[in-house]
Amino acid sequence: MLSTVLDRKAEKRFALVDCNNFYVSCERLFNPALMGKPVVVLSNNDGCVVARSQEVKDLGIKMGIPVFRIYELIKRYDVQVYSSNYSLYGDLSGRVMSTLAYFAPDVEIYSIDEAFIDLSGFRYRDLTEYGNEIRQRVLQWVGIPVSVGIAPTKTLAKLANLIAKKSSSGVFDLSVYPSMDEILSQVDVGDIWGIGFKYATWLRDKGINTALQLKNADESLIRAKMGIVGVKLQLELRGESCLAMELLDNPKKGTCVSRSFPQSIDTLPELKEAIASFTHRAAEKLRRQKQSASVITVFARTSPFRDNFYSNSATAELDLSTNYTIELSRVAAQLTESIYRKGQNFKKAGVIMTGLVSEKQVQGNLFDVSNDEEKMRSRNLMSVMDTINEIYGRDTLRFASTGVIQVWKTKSEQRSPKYTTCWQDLLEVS
DNA sequence: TCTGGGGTCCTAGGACCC
DNA sequence: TCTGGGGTCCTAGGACCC
Repeated sequence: MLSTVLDRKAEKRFALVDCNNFYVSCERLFNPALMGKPVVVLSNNDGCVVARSQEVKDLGIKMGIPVFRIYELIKRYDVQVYSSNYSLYGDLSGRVMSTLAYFAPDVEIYSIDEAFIDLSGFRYRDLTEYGNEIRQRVLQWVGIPVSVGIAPTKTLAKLANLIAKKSSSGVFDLSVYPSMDEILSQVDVGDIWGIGFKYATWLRDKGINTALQLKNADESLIRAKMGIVGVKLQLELRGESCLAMELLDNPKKGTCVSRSFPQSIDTLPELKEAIASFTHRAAEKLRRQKQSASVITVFARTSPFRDNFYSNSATAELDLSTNYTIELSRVAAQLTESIYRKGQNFKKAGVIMTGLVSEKQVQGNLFDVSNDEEKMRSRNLMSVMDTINEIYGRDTLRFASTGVIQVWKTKSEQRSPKYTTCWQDLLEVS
């Protein structure tokens, strides 16, 4: 009896497949000369380091550091610098994910470069071997190196992946390792999935420095500070699976488009232009997701790294939810006027759509005066715009309100070609 | 003097993730 | 001089209701 209970507890097996230095690996795939060289990929506006090759990690360059702080190192070690090329990364991500689908029916795409695979049904196989197959197949079919961590819970699989990354084989199955506690005692508490800077600081303050110490820590202490999330985390560390696979593509609860400006903006027309453009992008996203928004928030702020930080936002509720660009833009323009302050140097702004409902469920409003024919015409206009922009490239067709000057436009000076998603950028072999 | 109690809903803010 | 963007979940506390 007891053994069957234990059996059931040990039933689950999760693999976390994580692409190694994903953005850097994407750049290297189309430019093999980058192999073995230090490479970084930068965030929007070429602001911060968001991906690093191993050589760069070895130089001690941290994730998220502003690039201007490491110019010296870049020069000295001839670090290759790239702007983000999201269309390339997104396309390659899709190829990795579809390759993973060959290995198990249940794959949860967790982020652009990570997926959980439910291997519970395969647990009597040698999963280390299976992990190796996964690794080799992705490398062969897509050209991206991945690491595979395997364990009885998602949290432990994340942890196993950290170890896999450091190992030469790139695969680590924690569930067959003789002493899990020994491993946990070597993992810093801040490296656990779900423990960020704030919690890590607090935990260390309480003398909890390792994953093993967190696993064995007083539950009421953890609950008081971290709530139910902390309790589940402890259980997961103990091998009891609390976080299930999320397989349904849940509809989004909010959609946000925001940008930092390369130079700050201080006039109302410029701010309106920027926000108009973000609103257009957000409306496009909503239509792609087949959703409509009923609440719209506009925000703008100055640089948090300067004195006299100023930040403001305004929200409006729509009578009738919509994903029609012109309606959303009209509201966004009014909101922008209400948050603008003369004399402020705005460095970032954005628009957030919430109260999202499925396009089909949009409730009619008694006071809605537009007739069906009008609605049909708006819908057709949007769908024509979306199609043209999809075929001929973003912003082929756009509204005049998004501006002609576009001083706010994102900087991206080191972008590699869109090798896989744009005909003009196809790699040429001669 | 002494001023209910419990439920629900909503929102803002705080934490986290990649 | 130069510091990303887009999400999720949970909780506490206030409003409101009977």
